Amino acid sequence: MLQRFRLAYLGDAWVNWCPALGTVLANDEVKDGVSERGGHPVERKRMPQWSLRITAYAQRLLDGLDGLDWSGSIKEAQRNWIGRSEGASVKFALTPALSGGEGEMPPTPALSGGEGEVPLSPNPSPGERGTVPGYLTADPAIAGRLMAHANAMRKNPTEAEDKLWQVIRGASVGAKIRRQHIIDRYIVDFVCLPKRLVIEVDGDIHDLQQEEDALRTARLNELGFDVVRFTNKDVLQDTYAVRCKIQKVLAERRDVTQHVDSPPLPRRGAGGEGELAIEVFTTRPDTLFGVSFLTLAPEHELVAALTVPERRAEVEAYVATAKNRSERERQAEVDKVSGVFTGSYAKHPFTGADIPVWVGDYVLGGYGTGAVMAVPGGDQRDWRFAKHFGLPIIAVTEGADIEKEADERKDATICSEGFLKGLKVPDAIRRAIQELEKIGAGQGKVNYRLRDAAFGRQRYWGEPIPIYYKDDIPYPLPESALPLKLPEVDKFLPTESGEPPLARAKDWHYSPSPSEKGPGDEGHYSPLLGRGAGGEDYPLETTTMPGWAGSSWYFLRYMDPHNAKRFASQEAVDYWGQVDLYIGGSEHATGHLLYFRFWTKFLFDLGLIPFDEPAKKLVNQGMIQGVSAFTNVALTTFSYRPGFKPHSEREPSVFVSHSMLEKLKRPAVHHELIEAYRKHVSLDQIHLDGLYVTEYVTRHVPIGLLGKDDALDLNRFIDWRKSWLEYSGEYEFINESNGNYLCTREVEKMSKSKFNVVNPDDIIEKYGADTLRLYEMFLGPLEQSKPWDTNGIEGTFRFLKKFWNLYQPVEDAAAASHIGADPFLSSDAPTKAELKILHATLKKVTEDIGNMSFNTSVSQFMIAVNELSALKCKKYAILEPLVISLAPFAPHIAEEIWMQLGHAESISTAPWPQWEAQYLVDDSFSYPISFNGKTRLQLEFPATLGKEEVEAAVLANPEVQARLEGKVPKKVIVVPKRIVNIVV
RNA sequence: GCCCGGGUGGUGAAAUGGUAGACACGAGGGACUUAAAAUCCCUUGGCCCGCAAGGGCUGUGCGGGUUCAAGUCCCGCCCCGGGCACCA
Repeated sequence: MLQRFRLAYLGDAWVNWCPALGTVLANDEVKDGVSERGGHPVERKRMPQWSLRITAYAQRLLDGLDGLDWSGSIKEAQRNWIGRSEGASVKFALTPALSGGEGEMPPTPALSGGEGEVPLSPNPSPGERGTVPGYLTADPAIAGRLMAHANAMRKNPTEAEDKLWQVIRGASVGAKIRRQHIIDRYIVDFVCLPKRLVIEVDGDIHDLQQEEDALRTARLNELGFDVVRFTNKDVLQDTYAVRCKIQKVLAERRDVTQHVDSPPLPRRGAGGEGELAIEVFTTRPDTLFGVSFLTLAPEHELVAALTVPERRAEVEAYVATAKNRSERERQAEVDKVSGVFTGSYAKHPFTGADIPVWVGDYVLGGYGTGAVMAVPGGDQRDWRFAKHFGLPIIAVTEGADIEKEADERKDATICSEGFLKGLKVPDAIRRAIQELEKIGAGQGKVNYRLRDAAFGRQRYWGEPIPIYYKDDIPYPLPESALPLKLPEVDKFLPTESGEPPLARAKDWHYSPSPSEKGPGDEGHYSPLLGRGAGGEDYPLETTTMPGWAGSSWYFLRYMDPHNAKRFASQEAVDYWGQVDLYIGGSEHATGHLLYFRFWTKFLFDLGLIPFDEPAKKLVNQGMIQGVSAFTNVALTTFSYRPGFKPHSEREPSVFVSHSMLEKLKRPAVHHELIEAYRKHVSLDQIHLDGLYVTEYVTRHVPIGLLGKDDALDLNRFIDWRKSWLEYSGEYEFINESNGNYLCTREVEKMSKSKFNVVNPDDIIEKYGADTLRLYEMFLGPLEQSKPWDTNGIEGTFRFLKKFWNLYQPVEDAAAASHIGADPFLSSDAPTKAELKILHATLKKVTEDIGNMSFNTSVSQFMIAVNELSALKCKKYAILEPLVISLAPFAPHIAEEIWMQLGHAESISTAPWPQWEAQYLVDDSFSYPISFNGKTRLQLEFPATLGKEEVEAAVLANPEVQARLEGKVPKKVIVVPKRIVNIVV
């Protein structure tokens, strides 16, 4: 299904490969260039990977955000991640190398019209240029005419052409395919230029012109192309099989652009232009006349082809270093400019000037086209590169000081020579795109940072991917062979040769029965029954799906979990619809929560669900963090002592207590250190005056090993060190003056790997689950992260006890009239004050639940309980609704009380009590009286008093008069039932 | 560098532009108790005056502004947390 919609494909992807673990790691499993677990080195490696084309949904994922009631930070993170930028793609035609000698700088390109070797009008026609940029394999003589024709054909493909195009477009078959491409004087249906393969889909008409076709094939062969032909029928019947054949043929062919010395395409036409072009993406096509060089990413496919022989060694060395450098190194050296000239030049699409082509690692292979047009006058990175290598810097905007820095203002006026001169940036961008499109050298383009999502994992625990391989070509299992279940394996580990764990399974094969040959046919899969009767037996995919495969749609499955026919019935998805409220951590902002939306959109497109966003509202709960503890192991100058042989001498691990850390780092005689060493190393080996700590290695310690006052329990620590870390070298502790060893503490994410997990079981054991639940709510706003700290838990525990006591007998209340089964509550009519407390609480709690402000609800309950206790209220009419409102906060105790009140049904079925405004009105209001905004006294007035009456009453008050000292107030502001402010 | 959040007592925090610190923890004092636990009462932002009742000043990261009135709104900074980042 996914493949039919071109949503899943087997392509090459850069992965974090960890040779020691034999697995591919996710980005967040790699820390500082080594695996998070075990600290093994990780390298970037290109591997065939199943990928999902989430990029096809980039725009919709972006647009969809506007209609979602999700937290701003998540939306923003997703916008950043998708990274939409608008601009243009521009093609720079390649010219044959104009290389000078080794190390020589390229000549300054002449960029202003008139000075160049070829005087050009600002908008040359293809005829005038003598070539057609971008369609470089065409015979220029008739290129113009053919191009119009090719465009028309592209817009109006035959059914077969269109079907095939949909499954081979882009680089989905392993290399870039173009359609209706002009080669020489022919328009071929499809071509893969780097692999020199032409793909033709012949309609019925071809039967009548076989002679013509033979000529055409011969000419293409002469130019270095091979031709594969399919008929309309082939394609229409089984597009997928055709695609697989193409993929296979391509896989066997050499990529001519990968080798400098492979025969170049035969060049035709005047001007000697090359057949290829460098395509760049730019958000600033308005700066086109400021281009002074192009920069390719080191991994760009044309680097090798463009390198002139004299520079080959230099370029290859540079590319090799750049590739081997880890991400981390590359980021650490952001300030360092590096690059190398290829020796080749490209043609400026408008001026025709020669633009030198460089390689630089400031250009990223994975973004855009992996190549940039460098405008040092308008882009700071280009500027630094140009400065560093002495390349020309052309001012592109008025008022720019290009000696100092690039001018990146987007409200400037263009000043570089050419038709954009004098235009404001936004206008110039539009104009530049228009002109590029006119000459076919580019077009407006939207680029996304979002990459396709790797969908294979070298793990056991994941859904197996229902794909089998026949002659190394992947085919989907027929639906009858589904579901595919995980096989049994002896160990959940990669094989010795580094294959994923599923490769350990015996009979991990697909065996169709004899009548079931070929993809798409019905067949049944029986890995455990052995081969099918046909004796054929195809290996199954061994990678498994990532966690987000399941997490993207389980909410749908939950709607109808036992449905054997579909993920969920139409009725179920129609009934349940979107998730109303999703509460989740912000750490999933750009992973799960994006895939989750993507998956939903795809299912919507298939017409399987009636909504294209999974969750209407999303709130991030804050993370409860842990307070980690670390030991600090000293690395001292001892280790660096001349002649010291590590391991041959027993250097102890010296654990240094927290407050001693700084002291021991100063070069001085540290008796503590010397003592620690003396026991293990003979003294004369230590240079007494030079023993100090050069740095500390920090290691997490289970917080359970900390005792009172955070002192580390040394015996348990040593045991733990032996059993858990399997390490039992010599050790010494340098303690505080009171003999305690103190750890360094730090707030971090709570995580098993950090040994800072607090188990709620202990809390529940001591206080009960309701207390824990209530305390977590009471801690503060839901969205806020904070370290787990049980200091305040007594407060919620006391509250629950008081709440419980409300429903228990008081000694002198035995005579009260009773109601229901509860022996302690009275049926007396509640007082005004009691009703006010109840309804104020119901109001606050009802509103707070809507706002998810649970901490303030808990406060309100505490106030209610305090006040009702003070009133000794035992009235059923008050306490019954109150316990219902507490039920969502403390369900166990509420249920218990509910039963005690004589109810048979659960409290969760009781209707939510409604608050009534009538009980909340006050008869009087105590006005704060302020002078010039400063509150001085309180005066109580009936609530019915109007503005003027309050003002008169306030001014008549003797205390107010005394404060006025006879002065007449300038102004008196009365806000009814709020405040009175007297301006003097 | 860019984009989001934040910054209020010893602590967690509350506050439609309208009495800053509700509620709770902790701390101090007291009651009950042989004692402990539990429970209850009082005090608790800082500084100052007063024997006291009480009163004054000051105070929500810093500096300005708007307003009768600013933790809250506006402008400019500083700091902390998170996200993105040689993204063309």
